[in-house]
Amino acid sequence: MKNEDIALKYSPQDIEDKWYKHWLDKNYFHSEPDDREPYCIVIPPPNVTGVLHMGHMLNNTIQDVLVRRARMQGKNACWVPGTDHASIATEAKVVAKLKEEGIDKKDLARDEFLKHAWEWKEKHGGIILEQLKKLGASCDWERTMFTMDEDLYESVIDVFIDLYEKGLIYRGVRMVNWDPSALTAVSDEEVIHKEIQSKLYHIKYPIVDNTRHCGLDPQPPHSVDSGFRRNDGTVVCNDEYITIATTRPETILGDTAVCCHPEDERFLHLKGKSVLIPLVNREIPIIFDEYVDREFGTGCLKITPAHDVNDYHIGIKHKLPSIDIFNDNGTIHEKIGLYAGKDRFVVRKEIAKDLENAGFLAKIEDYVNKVGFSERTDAVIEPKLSLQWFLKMENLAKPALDVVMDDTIQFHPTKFKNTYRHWMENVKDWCISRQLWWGQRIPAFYAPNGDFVVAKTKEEALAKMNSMGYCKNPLQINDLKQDEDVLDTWFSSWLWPISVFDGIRNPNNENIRYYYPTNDLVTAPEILFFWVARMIVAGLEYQKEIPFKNVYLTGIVRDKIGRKMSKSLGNSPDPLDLIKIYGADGVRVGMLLTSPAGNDLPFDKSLCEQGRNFCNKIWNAMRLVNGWEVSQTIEQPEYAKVSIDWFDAKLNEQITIIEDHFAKYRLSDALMTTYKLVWDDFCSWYLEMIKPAYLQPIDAITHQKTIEFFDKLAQLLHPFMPFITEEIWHILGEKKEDIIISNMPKSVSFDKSLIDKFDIAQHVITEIRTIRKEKNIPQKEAIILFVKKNNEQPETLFDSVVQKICNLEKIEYISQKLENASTFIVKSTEFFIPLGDKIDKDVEKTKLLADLKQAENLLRSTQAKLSNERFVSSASEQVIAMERKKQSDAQQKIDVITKQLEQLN
RNA sequence: GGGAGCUUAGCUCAGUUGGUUUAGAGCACCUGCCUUACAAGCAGGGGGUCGUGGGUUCAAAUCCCUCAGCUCCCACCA
Repeated sequence: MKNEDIALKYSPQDIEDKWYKHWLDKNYFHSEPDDREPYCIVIPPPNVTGVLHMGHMLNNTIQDVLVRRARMQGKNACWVPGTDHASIATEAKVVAKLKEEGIDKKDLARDEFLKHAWEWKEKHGGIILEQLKKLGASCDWERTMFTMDEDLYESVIDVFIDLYEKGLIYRGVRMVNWDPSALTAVSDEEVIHKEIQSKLYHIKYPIVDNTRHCGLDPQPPHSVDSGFRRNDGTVVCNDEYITIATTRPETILGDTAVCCHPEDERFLHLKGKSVLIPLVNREIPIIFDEYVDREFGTGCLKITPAHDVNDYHIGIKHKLPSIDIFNDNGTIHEKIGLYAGKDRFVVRKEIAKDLENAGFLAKIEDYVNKVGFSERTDAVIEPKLSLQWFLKMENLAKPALDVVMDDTIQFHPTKFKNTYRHWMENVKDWCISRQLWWGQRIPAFYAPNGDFVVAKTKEEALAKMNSMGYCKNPLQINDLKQDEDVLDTWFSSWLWPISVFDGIRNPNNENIRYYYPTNDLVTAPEILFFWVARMIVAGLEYQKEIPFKNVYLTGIVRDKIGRKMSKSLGNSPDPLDLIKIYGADGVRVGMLLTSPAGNDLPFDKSLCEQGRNFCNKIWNAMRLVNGWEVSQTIEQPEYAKVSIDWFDAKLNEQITIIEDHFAKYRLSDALMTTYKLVWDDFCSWYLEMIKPAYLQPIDAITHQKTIEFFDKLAQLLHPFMPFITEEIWHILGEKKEDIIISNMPKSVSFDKSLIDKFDIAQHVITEIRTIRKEKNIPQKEAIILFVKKNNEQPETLFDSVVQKICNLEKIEYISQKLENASTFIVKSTEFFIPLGDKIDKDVEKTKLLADLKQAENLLRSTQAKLSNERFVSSASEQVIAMERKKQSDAQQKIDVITKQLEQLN
C-alpha cells in the first residue's frame, strides 16, 4: 500500500471489524484435537443476561493475550466461551420484567414461567458474547456453551445422583441464609455483611416466681402494672425482671429461653426459674450457657432458635423448642397471632412502641452492628431454619487443598494460597438447593407419604421406589412429585471445565482427553471459593485430575479515587464506548499497563489514551518505513550495518526478558518491556540511526532487515494489540499467512557486548545533544567531536552512528586537550566540542565541579569500604574486585576533571 | 475478634538468594522545539532520608523485632 493511501493517524474503526471478520472467515479461533500440544482456557462464564463491564474487559483481555500467544507458539489454542444461567439474577430479572407486564410470578405455573425465562434468555442472552468480539476475543465460538444447555443440564443431574448415591448429598433442616425478597436460600458466600447503624433494645422480661401465690384474678395479659396470676395460680411479680438486650425486638415472638452465663453471680439466683415474654405472655425457662458474653449488653440474652444462628446452636444444645415466626417473605406468620402479616421491619418499630407503652422497655441505645445482605437482591438476610439439600464437603476438600499447597495447581500471585487454605480447612457443607425455578431441578421424587428417591427420570424413580417396597401398594407415575427446588448455580459451574467437553457423560471422549486439564484459568479473587475451589474439587472427583494448571487472579477495577466500579455508583465507563474512542487495542493496552496479577487496577481513561498513543506511534513508524524508496544499487552505509547488528542483539535480549515475564505471568511487565522495545529502542534509536536523509532512498539490505525487525515487533505485540498488528503486518509486505497464526519470535543467542558498546555511544550522543541545546547550536549546523584517549581504548564501533545522529563533520582522535571546548566524560574517555567564543568558562567550571564532587563522594565510599579490614576479609572476591574497580574509576575521573579545571583557571 | 498482606518519586508499580558506581520504570511534571514518520510527537531535565524506631552484618529497600497507617479474607457478640 502506498503511503498516500494510509491514514495520517491510526484509525481503529477502519480496520477492527475487517480483521475480526477475516479471522472468523479463516476459522482461526476454532480448535479440534490434533497432534499439536493443546492450550486451553475455559472462560469464566458471564451471566447470560449480563453486559460487558470493566471487570470483564480486564479479565478477557488477559485471556485473549494468553490464548493468542499460545496460538502463535504453535500450540493448538482453544478458548471455550459460554454463559452462565445465573439462577437468582436471571430469575429476578424475568420476574421484574413480568411484573412490568402486569404478570405476577405467583400466578404462573412453573412451565409457564420457564417459557418466559427461556424467551428472555433467547432475546437478551449472549449480548455479552457479541461484545467480547469487539475487544478482539479469539474464542472458539463454535464451542459456545450455556450452563443450562441440555447436555450440561444432564451432566449436573448425573453428578447430583452420583454424589447422592455416594452418600455425600443429604437433605436436612439447617439454618440457612434466607433471602426474603428472592424467596430462596443463598449460600454463605452470597451474603455480604455491612456495618449498620442500628439500635439495641433493652427489654424487661418478668420473672415467674413459682413460690408465691395470691388470690388476685388474672390481669389483662398485656399489662404489668401490677402483679398478676397465671392460670396455675403462680404469681408474676411486677418488681422482678430480667433485662435482655437485642437488636431485633420483633423476634421475641419466637423466644424459647433467656440465657445467662453460668458463672455470672448477678443471675445465679434465677436458676430453675422462668420468665414471661412481654406482650406474648408465654413462659420460657432461664438457662445458662458459657456462650454468653457477660460484658455485653445486660449480660443476658434471649434465645430465638429459629431466627439466629447462635441461638439455633444453643437451642440444640439445651433441647429448646424452635418457633418460626416468619413467613417466607419476611412477614409475621398468622399462627403467631400478634402482628400477623406485618413486615419484620414494621413490626420492629411497632413492637418497640408497644413494649414501651406496656412498660417493658428499659432503654434504647444506638448501636453499630453487622447485618447480612443478599448479594443479589440487597435484601436483609433472614437466618431461617429450612429443609434444604447439602453436599458434604470435608472429604472432598482435602485433596483439593493438597493440589494447591503442593503447587500442582499454581496460583498467580501465590499469596492467594493462604486464603485458599484457610477456607478449605474450615469448609462447611454446601447448601445446594435454591427455591427458584430457573435452574437444574433437583432429581428427587416424593411419594405421597413423603418418602423420596433420587433418580434421573420420574419413570426411573417410580421403578426404584416400587422395587424398594416403600409403599404397600405399587405407586403410579402420577403419585410421584418432583422436588420443587433447583440447584445452586455454582453446582453447574463447578463442572464447567469438564462439562464443556462433555466429560461427565462421556468421560473418555476425544475432546476431554485432549483438552483436559486445561492450562490457565483467569478469574477474580472474589470467586476463589464460589467457583475455583469447587472446580478443583469436581475435577479431582470426576476426572481424577486437576481442572487447570494455573490460576491467574486479576484485581478489581477501581475508579480514580479507589472505589470499586459499580452500576449503582455510576462510576464505570462502558467498555464499548472506550473502544469506540480509543480503539480496542488502545483499551487493551490501557487495561494491562498497570495491572500486575492480583493487584487492583485504578482505572483512568488516561491509560487508554496512553494505549491509543502507542498505537499511533506504531502506525507512524510504519508510515515512515513504508514511505522509503528502496534502491537496489546504493551500498549499505556503515552506520546502518552496525545499527542492524545492535538492534538484532537488543531485540533478542528483550525477547528473553519478555519470555521470562510470560513464564511468571507478569503480563504488565511483558507489555511494558515490549512497549519500550518498540518505542525507545526501535523508534527513537534504531529508526533514527538508519533513516536516510530526506527524499533519499534506502539501500535494499537495510530496508529488508528493517522490515524483518518490524515484523518481529508486530508479532511480539500481537497478543496485546491484535488489530493494528495484523494491519501493519500486511501493509509492510506480502505475507503468506496472517500474523495471528504466524510463529512467535523466539530468543536466540546474541552478542551482549554490542549492547554494552552501544550503551556508551548512546551516552555520547546524549551528551552532545545536551551541549547543542545548552549552546543553542542548531542540528543543521555540523560540528566536530574530538576524542582524547586516556587509559582506555576509546570505543569506535558506533562512530558512524554518532556522526550521523549528531550531525558531526568528523570525529577526531587526539592525545592533547582541546582549549575553548565544551567537554564531557564517558567512562574515562574525554570528549571535546570546540565552541570558539561560545565557551563560557564559568559554566564549564560549575559543571566540572559538580562532576568532581560526585566522583569524590564515590571515591570516599569505596575507600572506606576497602580500608575496612573486616570488609576485605568477609566479602566475596567478586564484591571486592568490583569495589576496587569503582575506586580506580573514580580516581581516574577525578584526575581528568582536576586537569581540566586547572586548564580553565 | 482471628488470619493474611501491604507501606519505595505526585500516581501506579519493579527491585530475584543482603553486595553493579549516585535505588529503577511508565505516566505525570519542568524546559526547549510545529527538525518533512509521529505535537496522540521530538530532545533535554528535575524529583525518593525506600512508613517509624531499634537490632543483626564488613554491608540492609532486602533479614529480625517495635510502633503507626492502609487493604483484603474469615468470624454469628445479642
